Amino acid sequence: MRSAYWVVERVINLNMHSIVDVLVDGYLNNEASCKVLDLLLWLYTKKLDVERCLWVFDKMVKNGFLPDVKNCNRILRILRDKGLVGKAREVYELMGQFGIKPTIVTYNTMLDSFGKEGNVQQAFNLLLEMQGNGCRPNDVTFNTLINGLSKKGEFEEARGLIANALNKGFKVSAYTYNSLICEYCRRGMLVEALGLKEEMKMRGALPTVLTYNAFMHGYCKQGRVSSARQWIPIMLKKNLMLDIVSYNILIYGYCLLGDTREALILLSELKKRNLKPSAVTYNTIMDGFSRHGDLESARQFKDKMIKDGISPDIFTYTILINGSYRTGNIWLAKKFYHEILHKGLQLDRIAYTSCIAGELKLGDLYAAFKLQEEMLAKEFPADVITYNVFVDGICKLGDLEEACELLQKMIQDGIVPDHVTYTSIIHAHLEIGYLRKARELFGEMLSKGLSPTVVTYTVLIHAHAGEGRLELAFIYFSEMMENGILPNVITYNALINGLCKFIKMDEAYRWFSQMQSNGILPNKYTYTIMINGNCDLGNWEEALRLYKEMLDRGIQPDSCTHSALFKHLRKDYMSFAVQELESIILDGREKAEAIT
DNA sequence: GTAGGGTTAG
Repeated sequence: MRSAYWVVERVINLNMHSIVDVLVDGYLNNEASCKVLDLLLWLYTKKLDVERCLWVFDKMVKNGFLPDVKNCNRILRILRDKGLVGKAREVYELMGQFGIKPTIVTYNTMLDSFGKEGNVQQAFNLLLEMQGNGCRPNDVTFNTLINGLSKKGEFEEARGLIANALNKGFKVSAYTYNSLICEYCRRGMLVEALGLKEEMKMRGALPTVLTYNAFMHGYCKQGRVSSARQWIPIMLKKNLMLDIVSYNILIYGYCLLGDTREALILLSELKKRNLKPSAVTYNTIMDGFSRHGDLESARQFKDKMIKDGISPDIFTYTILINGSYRTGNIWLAKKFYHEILHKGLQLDRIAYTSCIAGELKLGDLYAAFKLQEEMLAKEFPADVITYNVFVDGICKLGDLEEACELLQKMIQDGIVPDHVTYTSIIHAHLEIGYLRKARELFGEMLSKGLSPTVVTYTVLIHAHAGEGRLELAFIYFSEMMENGILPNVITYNALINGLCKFIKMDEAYRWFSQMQSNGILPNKYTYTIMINGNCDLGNWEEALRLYKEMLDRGIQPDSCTHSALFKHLRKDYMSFAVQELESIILDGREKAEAIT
């Protein structure tokens, strides 16, 4: 058989794929043909050549040759990994039709496919079918189902299955817990994740690098890289080494905070440890640069990536296109778009949506619709996000009527508007002063069972406070708290803005300190609002005190801050004011220098 | 297991 393997491998390498037809036509005796065909199939699965796998599989079953179930399982695994669940289902059905008896591996692979697709119901149906066929679930079956449930956020059910598995005497492992911990961390539910880690320990399941990466990811997402790093010594103590994913996660954490310098330090550190940066590493850093206004460094990083032997992928280009639109450089965005096509890369759903959002931001509705047609032609029908991009884009272009029509079309297309859709529409109504209508829409949103987020509440608070409807703004604020949604700095700014505008300075100061006792630091917007309010009242001293305070806290003022400070000054005071500011700034710098 | 698309403030 070894020599047969060698021969078939040569045949494939010589591109003599038509050997399949020869074999199927029965030139050899059936048993020999079948063996060789199986060998071919195996080699195609090793090459991850889905097309040819399916082609041989199909030829075989339709000509009375039954492929080895192990090869069928290999095909199912490839289809699962490529997300081709529909094809996997077809193969599975053909297996049944032609009498290839599924093994536990077949079932587990299919269950995993369904779970990855988010179709837990179908997974459970298959579980019943499997048991009906006398195949008993094993620990992998349990872990797979737990994985599927976790992905959907059905945590209670997932935990129930763990209990179930334990009851049945199965051993639980990191595979059982990692998926749940990952999902908890991804959703910011760190307390739950930590609790599960304790349970894991209690049951004797050892955490893996993946477990720790999940935690680091959870902390990084919340902007807490230092907390994330505290896991490193714990890992090392257990003889677990940081892998490239760990580094990518930490790099991502620093990039989120805008600290690309620290991200680059990690990049050189991982290289020193003989880890190879991946496309993810480069893309993450590029996105960090781009989001913090340094598109030029992002572009240079793309060249660096190529020099280091990694080809830019669709992520890379999406990041660069987003950055180009962000800086209003439509020409550059187009250049990257054409580069994608030129390199033979395919735009995916996200790349298209980015382009559409960019065109809308620049006001080119026509270009946006054209891209959507192109998307449709490539069999990416609009999803809820595409619609949201259009709805919000059209709102921002000032055509609320058209946006509402689009909302109707969306529903007709069978896409259910979500909290973002409603927040955009509500925001648009608020912007033009239709507060009542906005409140109605908010009610409609609630009645559809959609959960408002901090953004929804913040736009409502902002508009109501800004129009002097402070009592309503406070109602929204407390409603939000009651629903367990935490206000952020923008929410507080919206409230403080209304209070300042309607000269309730005492209350504004109360909220200003309350936000800080709740652990939310004022930013340059907060200070600008407060400075503006004081300047309007002629409290020049207080405005300057605030200005100094923000500098002391390392918060950079911008032109809005300055125009708020200057707005009531007559021209002849201007030069005095500039002097005064300069002395503050100089004073601040000296302090900073004294520290460093 | 890690990276890219949608909603908020002066």
